[in-house]
Amino acid sequence: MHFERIIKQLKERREALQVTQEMLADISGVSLRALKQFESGKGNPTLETLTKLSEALGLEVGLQVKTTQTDV
Amino acid sequence: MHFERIIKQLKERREALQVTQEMLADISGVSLRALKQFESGKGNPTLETLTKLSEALGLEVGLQVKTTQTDV
DNA sequence: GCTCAAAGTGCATTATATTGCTCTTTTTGA
DNA sequence: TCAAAAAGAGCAATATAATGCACTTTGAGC
Repeated sequence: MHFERIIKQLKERREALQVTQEMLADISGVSLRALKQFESGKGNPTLETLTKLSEALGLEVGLQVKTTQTDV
Repeated sequence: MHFERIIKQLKERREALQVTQEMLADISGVSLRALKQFESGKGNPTLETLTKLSEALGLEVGLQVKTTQTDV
C-alpha cells in the first residue's frame, strides 16, 4: 500500500519548518529509524507513530470525505 | 495515546452508512477482530489498516494543520 | 576532488498489531 | 421479556513495526 500523499504532506511540512529527520525524531519521540523508513516510503507506521510525528510538526491526523474527483 | 477523534469520525461514518462492523471488515479486508479493537479504543492500527477501513467508507487519511484553538 | 551534514539501508532484537477462534455483553425490536 | 443481531473481550499464533547500531549514499559548499 502506498502512502505517498501523507508522506509528502509530512515531509514538506518538516522541510518548510527547516527541521531535519534527526530533530523531528528527537522532538516527536519516534526513533530516527522509524522516521527514515516512513519518509523513504518503506514503512507502515502505527497510528501512534504517525500521530507523534504529525503533532511535532503542528499537524493532526484526520479523515476526510474522499472526493476522488476533479471537483475543484 | 488517544485516538478518539479519528475513532469517532470512522464510527460515525460507518453508522451513517448503516454498515455493521462485520460488513466493514468484509469490504475493507481488515479482520473483524482488528476493527473491533480499534473502534472500542483498544487498538493502535497501522496506517495500512486505518487506510483500508477509511477507504471502504469513502474517507481518506490525511494531515491537517492543527489549529488547536477556538478559532471558528 | 574532498568534506560534512542529511538521508537511506542491513541486520538482529523486542514489542506489538493482526488474525481466527470462542465466548460474553449490549442493543434492538417484536 | 425474549430472541436475534451487533459489538466487545480473552487467548494463542503469526506477522511485522519499532528500535539501536553500524555502514552507505546523496547533496551542497568549498
